Amino acid sequence: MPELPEVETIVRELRPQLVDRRISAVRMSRQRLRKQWQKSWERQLIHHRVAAIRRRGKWILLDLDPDLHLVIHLGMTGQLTIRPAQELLRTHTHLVFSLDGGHSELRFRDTRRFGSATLFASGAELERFFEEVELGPEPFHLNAKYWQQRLAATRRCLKAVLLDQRVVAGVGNIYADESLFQARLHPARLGNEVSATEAMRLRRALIRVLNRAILQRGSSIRDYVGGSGQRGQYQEEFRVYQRAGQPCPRCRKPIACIRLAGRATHFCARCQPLSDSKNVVPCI
DNA sequence: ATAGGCGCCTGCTGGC
DNA sequence: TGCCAGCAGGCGCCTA
Repeated sequence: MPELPEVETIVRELRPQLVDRRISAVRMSRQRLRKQWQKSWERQLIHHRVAAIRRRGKWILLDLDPDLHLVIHLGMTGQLTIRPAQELLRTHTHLVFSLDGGHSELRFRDTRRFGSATLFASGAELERFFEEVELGPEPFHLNAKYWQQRLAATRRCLKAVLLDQRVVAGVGNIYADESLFQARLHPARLGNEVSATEAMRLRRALIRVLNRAILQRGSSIRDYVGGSGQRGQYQEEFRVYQRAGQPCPRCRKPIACIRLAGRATHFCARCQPLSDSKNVVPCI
């Protein structure tokens, strides 16, 4: 499931292969993605040069000359890779962008089709889109005051706040759990009941975990591969995620798994204490 | 404001 | 071995 570190890895790996190249053809599958791909976008893209590829939260942005913006979200199972044109198309490949010589292709593959690809005809349209979805700041640019205020202003639990893309962009289930463990904060703690010190601890942990995961080129649980089709390594460093019942790496108490904010949530009940007892539904 | 539920979607897993 | 329910979860939408 691509979250910020996976998307960042893909963007970094695609950049040298994609920038300065022109799209010479576009093909699509019959199956629709989360947002319907418009046939007219294909004509708009052809002959245009990729000026830059960047990431915003979990979104991948391809900026094309003069002012076209292809915005891709990988959902749960999306893959974006450059492959030689002669390589057989794998099942669930939904979009294929031929690159200038026609020898290679940018391919968007998504088994479960929770992903999307959209074209914006100007930078203004692109900006409007991010305003509409109210995408929050990048974790690395989380202003201390902003972060404290967002936490203080909500009675939602920390897990739910971390997953909210409007508060902070790019965090998904894996890195929410890993950051809360690193910060020694129980995922069910309420935003407005967290001290300023604890809020800063969480911010620091989040940044540390994300940076480490980027260094390891993301986590490959099943589908995820980087822009060159290579798997990530961070799953080897999971402290709590998907480790229910296994000993806590810090205190040896078995890792717990509960359902929170509609998600499986992993933590150590000893290292991440919850002062007041709460009704939490065990899972597994 | 916030929680919870559903639907989208496929592949894998566990129980029988 | 086969079948099927249940689960995984990002996101948008709806209702309470």
